[in-house]
Amino acid sequence: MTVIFSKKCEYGMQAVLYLSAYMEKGVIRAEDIASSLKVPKEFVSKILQSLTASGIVYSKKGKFGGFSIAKDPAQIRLIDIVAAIDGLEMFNSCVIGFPHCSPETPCPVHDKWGELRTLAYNMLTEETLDNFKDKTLNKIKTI
Amino acid sequence: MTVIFSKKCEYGMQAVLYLSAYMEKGVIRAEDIASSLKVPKEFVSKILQSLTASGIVYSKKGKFGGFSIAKDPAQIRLIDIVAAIDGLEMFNSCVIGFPHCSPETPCPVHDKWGELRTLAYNMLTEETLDNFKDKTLNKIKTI
DNA sequence: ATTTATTCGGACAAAATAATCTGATTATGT
DNA sequence: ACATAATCAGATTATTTTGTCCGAATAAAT
Repeated sequence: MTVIFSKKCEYGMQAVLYLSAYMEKGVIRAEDIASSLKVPKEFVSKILQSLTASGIVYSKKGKFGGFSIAKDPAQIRLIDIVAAIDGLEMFNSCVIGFPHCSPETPCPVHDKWGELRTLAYNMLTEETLDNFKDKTLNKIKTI
Repeated sequence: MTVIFSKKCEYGMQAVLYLSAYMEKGVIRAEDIASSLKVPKEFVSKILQSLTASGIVYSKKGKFGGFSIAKDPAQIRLIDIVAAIDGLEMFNSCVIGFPHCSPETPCPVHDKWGELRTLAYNMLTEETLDNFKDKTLNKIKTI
């Protein structure tokens, strides 16, 4: 069962939180990120490649290459990572799968779910990566 | 992208809402449910079979058989359907996939997400099928 | 230049989820 | 008894998601 984000998106978030927590280290190898987070190396590497294309992550090729955060963590919102990987469709489509669910033709749970979805969207939009450095460092120790 | 529930669970919810809205019709054929909801017949039939095993749905076999709600819609909460199909794990596991995420070893977004998850859980627990009859009937017309 | 160590890109494989098919069983009406 | 029409159960297929592999390009150090 997916909680809400795809695995790609989960790993992507983890990796980006990791990179922003270790910004001062410069570029970090995919292998190190993967082993710290205990996620599949090739997979997280692929995800970081796509985040590089999105401009969220910077990559340096060749020996002593690796990945780092591409801009100030205070400028990167959680929603940006979701948008880059899973897209924002989940904030528009019906939670129980009814077609063309809208204020005009709402599904039975449209209003109740709509409130929660808005809260989730707002949270992801308000929170930027710099808010999580300490918490990320603490969590990584326990993995 | 899954919004939050699996397709199975989405179709299951739709079908159960449908059955509770048309309670007075007695048993309804899988084929009629599927064509009204525009979902795959065999698939929704399978889902209704499993909900029958869970005691949420009643089934009558043979000619003039079909499915109906097994008990008073006021006694069936949305969370019961989620629990029967997808399970409740999503309300316990980390939203960004970190292992053993708990109050002692929280992931970076543990608190923020936890609040939202509790709101969602409470909503699904408070709402029972009888609350949705009119809304379901209206929505079905538009499909 | 050559060696080494990395990202990158594409193809491939495995697993999970979604959907279909087929046949057996059950119940109803004639 | 028989024909009909439905659920039910299991096997199978299709699609999507997740994960792996390999070779090319890149960059640093010797």
